[in-house]
Amino acid sequence: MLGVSLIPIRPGSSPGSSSGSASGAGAERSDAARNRELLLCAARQLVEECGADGVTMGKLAERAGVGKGTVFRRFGSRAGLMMTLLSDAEAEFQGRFMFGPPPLGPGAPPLDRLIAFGAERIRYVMEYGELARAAEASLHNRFEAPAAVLWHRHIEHLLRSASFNADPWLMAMSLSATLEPERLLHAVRVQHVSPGRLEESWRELVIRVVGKVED
Amino acid sequence: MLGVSLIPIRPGSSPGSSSGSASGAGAERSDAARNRELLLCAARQLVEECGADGVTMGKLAERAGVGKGTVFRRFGSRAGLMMTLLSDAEAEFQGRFMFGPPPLGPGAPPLDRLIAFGAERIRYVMEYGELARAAEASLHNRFEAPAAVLWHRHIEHLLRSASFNADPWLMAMSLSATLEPERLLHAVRVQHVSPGRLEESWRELVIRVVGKVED
DNA sequence: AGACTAAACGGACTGCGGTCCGGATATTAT
DNA sequence: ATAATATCCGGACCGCAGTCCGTTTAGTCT
Repeated sequence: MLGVSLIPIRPGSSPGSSSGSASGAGAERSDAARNRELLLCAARQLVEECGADGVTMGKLAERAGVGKGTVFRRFGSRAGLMMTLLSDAEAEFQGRFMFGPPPLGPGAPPLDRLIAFGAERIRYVMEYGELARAAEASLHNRFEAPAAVLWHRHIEHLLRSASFNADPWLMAMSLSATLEPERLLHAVRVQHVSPGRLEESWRELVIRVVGKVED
Repeated sequence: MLGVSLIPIRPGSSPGSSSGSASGAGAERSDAARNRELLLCAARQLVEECGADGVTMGKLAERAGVGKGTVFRRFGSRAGLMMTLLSDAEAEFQGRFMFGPPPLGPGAPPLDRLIAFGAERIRYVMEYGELARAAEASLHNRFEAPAAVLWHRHIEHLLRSASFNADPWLMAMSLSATLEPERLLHAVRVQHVSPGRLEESWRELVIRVVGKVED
């Protein structure tokens, strides 16, 4: 289990050889399913050829041999397309920090889990950063995206578990800000900061935030 | 003094009744100056009428009675236009935290200056948030913008002054992230967080970051 | 004044994200 | 098989940011 889309990420992620089309509200039409496959395949090709930033909705439609309208009906927007491309990796990451083994998953002290969460997130961004950035960019409400909300809540929960009592919601917002793909990628690619240094700085940050203050 | 553009923000900010056109590299041509005035005036009108997000380069050109090319030559991009509109407030803010009275300016302990910096920045965003967001949005290198670099360096300097010895550059990046207009505006407008609560959370954050850790 | 040149002008043009709606098609009921 | 219908398809269309280049004009030199 648990690989099956923990949160509703987007329509059209997993091809789903699942035979169960039991959902009452009309199953997917066969041509729609075929086009979804074509589009996802073409999208991955294009990402490999042009990079995430080089993928345009028009090129994707042409490559997949469908109309532009079809692309937008399927993914809603460019950001939606990118999220769909990320959904497998995203679901896997979510599974790991929610149900996986410690120190990332439950069982370890909250501080250790926070440190591990940041480290994993940094590695995630190093691997899928282009897509992640494209998925957030130009999304008017990037903070409302289900995945972002889940991360925020997770951090907030860990803060509370660590007896951080001063506005955990806002502190989780600050910590989330530190882990944004845009910023991390800039640090690494433009400022030539090593991922290891990012992880170390994250560790320093959360230790100081969670640790008791001396009065 | 010190109101005169502490850092090179953009061409075409202050009308400059300054008679000193001593700069060797060719002074501004009269028609260019006239158009700059027209454009800035029209831009402020449009911002008032449509809000910052409702201002398009085409509308601005039409309103000012100039060609679209002229708008882009003057401001470079939409983000450049927004920065120009912000430049006065920005320069004033810079003057305050660099040379103004404590606790924001020099003279106060670094921690107090950090707290004051965040508080002032939050108030700034509450007032000019629309413009600030528009100035950063869609700017591929928002982190390279002169103003952003200056804030970063200022925070980094205060961290060092407060004897924060573990990677002040990256910690300044994290703290800057907390103060981004996009995030702050979302917290206030969507999540209904009060500015005062933002300031308090910022205070909590910097106190914990700068304060000594207990081992 | 008149010629010369560098700068500024303006609007047509491109490429993009996103929308719309008339037409095609898969599915279901008869 | 045929008809009915909900869904899906496609590409023309829109508004926008940003570019390009032929034309105009301000400042200067003689």
